[in-house]
Amino acid sequence: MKVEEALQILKANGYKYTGKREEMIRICAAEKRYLSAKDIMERIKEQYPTLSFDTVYRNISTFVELGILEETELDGEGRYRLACSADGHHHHHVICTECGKTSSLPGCPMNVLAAVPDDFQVTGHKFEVYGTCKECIAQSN
Amino acid sequence: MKVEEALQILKANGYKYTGKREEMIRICAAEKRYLSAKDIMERIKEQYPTLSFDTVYRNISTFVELGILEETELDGEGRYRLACSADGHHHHHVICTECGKTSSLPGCPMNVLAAVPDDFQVTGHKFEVYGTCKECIAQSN
DNA sequence: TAGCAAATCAGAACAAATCCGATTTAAAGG
DNA sequence: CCTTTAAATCGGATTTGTTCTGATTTGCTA
Repeated sequence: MKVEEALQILKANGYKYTGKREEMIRICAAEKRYLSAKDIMERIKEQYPTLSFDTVYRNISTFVELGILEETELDGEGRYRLACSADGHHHHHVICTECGKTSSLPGCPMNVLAAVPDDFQVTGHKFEVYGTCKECIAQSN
Repeated sequence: MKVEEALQILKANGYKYTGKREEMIRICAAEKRYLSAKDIMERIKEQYPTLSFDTVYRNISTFVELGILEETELDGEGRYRLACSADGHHHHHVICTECGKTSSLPGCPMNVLAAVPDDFQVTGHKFEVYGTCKECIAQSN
């Protein structure tokens, strides 16, 4: 997803344009990596030093609802990255548990799953492979 | 996994036997369901009304380390269930997001995954299907 | 450009989880 | 058995990530 596309989605859903929102999206767009709320805060403070964490958290959850950001959880804290599944076809990621860096995996296990027990009404799924990326391995030596 | 087996593992790893630990394991063994720390607390209070949450949390993480409990996360809080992958072959679950109830899925996506990008050293994976179980659907009508 | 709803601020409040020093207890050895 | 000791537990304070609240500011539209 591109920054412009994300802003488009916001507008289309009746949300106002603000520089802070754009900057948040830019920050996420800048890296193929899951960022924590804290990470985003730190980076945005260069440009908006007084920004409150309420704003960051509230915007993040708006973005997640609108499908602009994808969400996961590492070490008990929420992590976010610009949605990319929306772009082409649905897929999943390998995630570096050190730095949040991601890489795409082909396909989705739901496609090859023979059957889900029929006493469950399925609402979603999560498939994530965890590991350590080359950079983080190098760094720890 | 059976309660006795779990106690066995504790002993084998040099942990002491305590009634509280046994009761915690019994509580988890009683249901094919993910329980929160709070759930376990509530249930154990019938027998040990003074139990502190420190004890519950510390024992839970010991159990997770030893592979007695499996861990996941729902609504920002840790959920636990007696390990069953250890029993037979490795597998995954459908999880009811309302009540934590689980049902097994056949197979594991890692087996059919063509390739993981080689700049990642894989350390683990998670595959969970989320949904609402029959009972919870009925209850919400 | 006035008015309004949405967005933001600042800090209080919250909930899950962890830490701490003091006390109790399981279990191994005499 | 009794003693000893390290592990386990207690109770409460603390930390951390996140959400709420009420006042203020800011985009947008008419």
